[in-house]
Amino acid sequence: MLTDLDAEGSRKSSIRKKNLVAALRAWYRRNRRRFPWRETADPYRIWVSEIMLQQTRAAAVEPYYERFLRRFPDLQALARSKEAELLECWSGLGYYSRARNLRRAAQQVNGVLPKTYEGWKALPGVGPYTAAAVASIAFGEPVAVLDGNVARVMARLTHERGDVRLPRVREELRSRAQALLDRRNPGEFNQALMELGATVCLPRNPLCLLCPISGHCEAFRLGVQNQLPVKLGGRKPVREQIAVAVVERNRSLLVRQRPADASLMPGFWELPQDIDGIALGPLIREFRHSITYHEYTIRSFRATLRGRPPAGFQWVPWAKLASLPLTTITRKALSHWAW
DNA sequence: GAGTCGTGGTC
DNA sequence: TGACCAAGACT
Repeated sequence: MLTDLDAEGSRKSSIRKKNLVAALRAWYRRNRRRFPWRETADPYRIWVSEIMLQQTRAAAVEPYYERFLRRFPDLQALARSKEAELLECWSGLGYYSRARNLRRAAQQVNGVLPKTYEGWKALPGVGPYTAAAVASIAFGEPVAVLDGNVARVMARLTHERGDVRLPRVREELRSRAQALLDRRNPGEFNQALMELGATVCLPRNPLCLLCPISGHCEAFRLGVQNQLPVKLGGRKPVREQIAVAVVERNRSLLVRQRPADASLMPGFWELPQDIDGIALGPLIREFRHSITYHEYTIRSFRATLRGRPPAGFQWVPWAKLASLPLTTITRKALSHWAW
């Protein structure tokens, strides 16, 4: 008796899953946005796109992706690259350890990219999300991804009230996505769920009337879609003041390269900040720049140098600056400079 | 587990 | 406008 009930419940649940998957797939095929990384089956290109897309919007990635692939069209080109050349290409995209890990991985694989989740997961810069994304999209491995989009969709779909920042809750959501996964089209299923999160199941004011699976959504049924997902704990921003010096001599500017072991933007070039021996002149302008939870107010000054450049600093001609990886603060400071 | 890493879009 | 947050990973 109990067995019959279980079997009956299981059968209905299976039908519901098929309906959901079919509706999601049909919606995705009709409504997906066109991106260059969706027009290729090349694992190298898919890998590069997934690294760039980490914590970065697709619209921001697109121009970088095209430029990156022109400069490093295949695994060999990337493995041969100079780190400075790579950083210059990545400059402005953020999270620069991604670029260094990408290059390290390219050198480490010895010409052959992995084909499985476990293989990908072993590479530097490739965590659970990226390993699942590449393995499913490029190789058809039936493994569900869990990114911010999928976490939000699954939390609403299953009315999950736990804090989605907690690893335990995230693993539960990933497990539910895995149970739902279309094993015949895992890559497409994963992308469909992410696309739904990115364009319909929005963080605030989700467009439930346009959602192909709202009929399966517990949060929608209960009318609590705006209360989910639960995210606790936020940092309060820290405000800081920075003065940068624009020291010009013979059509060159005084800059330094940040140390290779700096935790923040190693290898990037920047203007001097509060250095002995540099006399600040008139204020050029003031602007703001945020790095994670730091909110900087930056004042740029015309300045003059007494004697030789301080340790680490050198004169670089304007014409050469453009081909160096500059910190964004430096780019912003110089963007209003008379070149 | 908590902190850290960039930048730009969105409301 | 300020808070949120995006196809996360690493320490």
